[in-house]
Formats: sequence, structure tokens, C-alpha cells
Amino acid sequence: MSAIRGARERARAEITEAIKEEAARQLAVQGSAGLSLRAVARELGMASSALYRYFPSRDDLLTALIIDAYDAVGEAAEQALAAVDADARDRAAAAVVAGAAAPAGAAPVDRWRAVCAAVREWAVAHPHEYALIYGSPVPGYDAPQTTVGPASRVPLVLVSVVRDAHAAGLLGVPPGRPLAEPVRADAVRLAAELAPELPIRVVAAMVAVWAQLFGIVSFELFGQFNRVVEARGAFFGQAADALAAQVGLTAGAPDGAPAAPAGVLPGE
Amino acid sequence: MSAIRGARERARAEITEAIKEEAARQLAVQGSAGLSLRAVARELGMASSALYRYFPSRDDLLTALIIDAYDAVGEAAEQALAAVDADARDRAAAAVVAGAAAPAGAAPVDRWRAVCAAVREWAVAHPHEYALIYGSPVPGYDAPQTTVGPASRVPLVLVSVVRDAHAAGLLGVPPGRPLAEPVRADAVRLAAELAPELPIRVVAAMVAVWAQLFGIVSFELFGQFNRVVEARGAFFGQAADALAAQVGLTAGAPDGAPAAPAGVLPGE
DNA sequence: GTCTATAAACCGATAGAC
DNA sequence: GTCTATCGGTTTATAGAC
Repeated sequence: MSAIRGARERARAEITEAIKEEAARQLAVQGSAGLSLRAVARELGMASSALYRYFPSRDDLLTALIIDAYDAVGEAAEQALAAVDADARDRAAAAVVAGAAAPAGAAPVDRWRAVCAAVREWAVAHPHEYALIYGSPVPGYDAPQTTVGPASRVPLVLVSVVRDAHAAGLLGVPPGRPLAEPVRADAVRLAAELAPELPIRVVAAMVAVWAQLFGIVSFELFGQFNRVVEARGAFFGQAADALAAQVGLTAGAPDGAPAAPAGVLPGE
Repeated sequence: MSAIRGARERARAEITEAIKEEAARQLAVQGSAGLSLRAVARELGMASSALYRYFPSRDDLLTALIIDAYDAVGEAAEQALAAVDADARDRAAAAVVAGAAAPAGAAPVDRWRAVCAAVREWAVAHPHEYALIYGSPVPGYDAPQTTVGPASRVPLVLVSVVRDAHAAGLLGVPPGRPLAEPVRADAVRLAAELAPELPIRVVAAMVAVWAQLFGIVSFELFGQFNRVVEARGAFFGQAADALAAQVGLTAGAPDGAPAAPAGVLPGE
């Protein structure tokens, strides 16, 4: 009895997944405004009315797709961070055999770069899902509160990189003038929510950098770089480095000295 | 005879304008994908088929709207620059009476700020036109070559601010590491096209800054700043200052001296 | 140049049989 | 849970009268 309910739920989950997959495929050619329940049903060989057993309305399907997209890019960012750390630990272990320093993650700037690159790579690989979450709002659609959790995964990864750097004493002071008071107030509130130990200036800089990062990705994906920037990956890597500097992550030593040579992404 | 042709053409131009106006109004509630020739006709009290005498297809109407939007934001930027210069000249003239220096435009950073603010203000005032040109690409629509001229008005204004600063010896060296080779190649090509006298690093930085500027505007307009940034205008102003520093515009002195509180990175 | 009429589609959502 | 049938709308685009 719980067995047949299990099977039923499994079947339901499978069909739900198939619907979302087909919907995502349609998103890729029609855009979010062209997503049609009927077309999805047609392609899946079901009656359009059957879909309503899985998604009570078109907007609910859209919400599911949006959450999936946020989760996908968030997971890409998290995994990229884990991967760059694992890689660094491997190297460190090899060095320890030769008699060197302690185990740790990768250098802050390398972690930052890895996360940024992962976001861009996910976006390039899934341009329509990207447009769904970071492009023009879908007209007539209001994102429910359930999307904010998944939406904050990428920013949280970026924050964690900066927090770790700060904890390790590897975070400098971001450049720029003192914060205007209302800006400071926003940053204070954000800092209290997600990183109380970080300097307020750093928090404020992170918000700006967060928007700027996606600005570059959006310009590439939405065609603004056509006939302007050809070396997209290298350009992005350079920009990511500059963004790191803006939040106080320096390329080299704790405080001052600049370190490594030119900065192109490993994946490029 | 040429009189009646003149009248006819005037009437035609007026109706064309009315169509575009109504279409823009619809864009504001439906989004670009929901723009419908029939609805425009209905609202204008004409038969839908009559519109085809003015725009051969829906895409042509869309193209006209896109060009208008690019022109509008470009003009806003140009006028803001002219206004800030005029204002500075007024003040200078008043000072001359008191026996001070020669006439000139405003300070480079102020000009930069004015242009950035004008772009944002136009975007906030015309969110749907903004989304049309800087948001997700309209599915199934390919922008014709005729849009690239109007599209480059804003970047050209930004370039002119930097060029003037450079000519006046008021441009510093942008912070950051040396350019990776493919990025340099893009920047060299762009520099040859639109500002041969500018240092390559500055040109490269300008491209990044251009994308970042619109990244901030897009995040604000597309809802990513909801419940995150409340002091939108002040935040944007601060970010615009940081972007100015990235292209080498410093807040203060002519040449080297980092006049303002920490204009450039410590590592550079 | 504007109209009516029409073609040939499409859509979200619901009712009710099975 | 899936189906058929249907309601009540929508669209782009064209034909042909005036």
C-alpha cells in the first residue's frame, strides 16, 4: 500500500520532470513569453488539460523553471568553488610530501575567479534559462517569495569567498571614497543579515560588484558585445579580476604586493 | 501639387508617430513579446489591416521602437553632458568676474557622473523601453544593422568624456594587471575605430565599465535589488564614481597624485 | 488608405465522461 | 489522471470593396 503510493509518487515526479524539461526546451526557442502549456502537452503527447494536474497554472510552471534555473547556476558556483579548493589541496598535499606548508583551500582570488567563471559558463551554456532569471521580467508575472532562497545561492557563494579571505587576513580595503549615508545604511542592514564580521565598505562593494558581474554576462549573452568583444572568455576573466580588486581581494600577498602575471581563466 | 504631397506626407508622419506611441504604451504593460498590431489598431480606432500601410510587419514596428529607444537614451546622455558643461561655464563666468580662471567644461569626473546618472534616470523613467534594448533579446527577432548607430550613442558619449579628460591631461592610468593578449587585440581594434589617441588599457577598461554600468541599471530595473538596495540613487552614484576610477578618471588632481581619498588600487 | 471580412492558426482554462 | 469537447478569447496576415 505504501508501495503503490511510492510508485505513484515516483511516476508523478517523473512526469513532472518531463514537463519541466520540455518547457525548458520551448523556452529555448520561444522565450519566456512564448511558453505555452498546450505546446508542451502536444509535444509530450498528452492532452493539454492533463498538465493542470501537475501545475495549476502557467505561472506555476514558470515559477518551477525559475527556481530550477537559480538552483542550477547556484550549484554550478558552489561546485566550482569546491573544485578549485580540492585542486589546491591536491597540490598542497603533493608539496607537503616535499616538505612544504599546511593544507588549505585555494587562494582567495583564485576562488573568486573560479566562481565568476562558473557563473558565466553556466550562462553561456544555458542562455535562455539565464534570460529567464536575469533578463527582462516576464510581463504579468510576479515571482513568489519561494524564489528568493534559490536566487541568493550565487551571492552567498561570493560572500563566502570574501568572508574566508577576511578570516584569513587576506582581505584589503576596497578602493573608493567613503560611503554616502543611505548607502551605508543599506550595507549595514545587509551585513547584519549575512556577514556581520565584514567591514561595511566591503559589503557595499560586494553589492555593486555582484550587479556588475552579471552586467558583463548579460551584455555577452544579450548581444551587446557583438562586433565589439571577440575574446569573450579572456575579457571576462580580466573583468572578474578587476571586480575582485574592488571588494578588496588582491592578487597576491596579504596586504600590499601584487603577485602573479597576466590573468586569464584556466578554462579559457 | 507638391503642396498636397507635403500635406499627405505630414499626415503620414503623424500617424506613424501615433502608432509608435501607442505601441510604446502597450510595450509598457505587455512587454515586447506581447506587442500586438491588432491591439495597437484597436486602441487607435483603426482597422488592423491599415497598420500594414505604415509598418510592413510586426518586426518592422519593433525595429522602429528599438531605434527610438536607443536614440532617446543617447540623447538624454548627450544633453546631460551639455547641461553639466553649461552649468560649469556659468559658474566659471561668475568666478571670472571675481578675477579667476579661464572658461572650460565641467571636471571630468562630474561629466562622467552626469552621463551615468542621465542613463539611469532615463531607464527608471522608461523601464519597458529600457528592457526592450538592454533586456532579454526578443525571441525570433533579429536586430537589423540600422540599430547599431543609435545603439552606440551612449558609449560614444562616455568615450568623449574620457577623450576630453585625456586631452586635458586629466586621465590617470587605470588600475589592474596587464591585458591578456586577446583582450588587448580587441581593445586595439576598438581604439583604432573610435579613439586612437587613448591608451589601450583605457579602451579595454571602458568596455568593461560600459557593461558594468548597465549591469547596475538592469539589476535595479529588473528587480534584483528588491529588498537588497533601497537607496538606489545614492548607491548608483557611488558605483558610477567607482567606474570612473576604473577608467582612470580621478576625482581630483591633474596627473599623478591620488587626490581624493584613495582613488586607485594600492597594488598599482 | 481605410474599411469589412476572413483565413488559419493560437492560447489558458474548465466541464465532465471514463 | 487522462481524455474529448468546448468556451471565449487572442494573434498575424491577406483579399477585395470603396
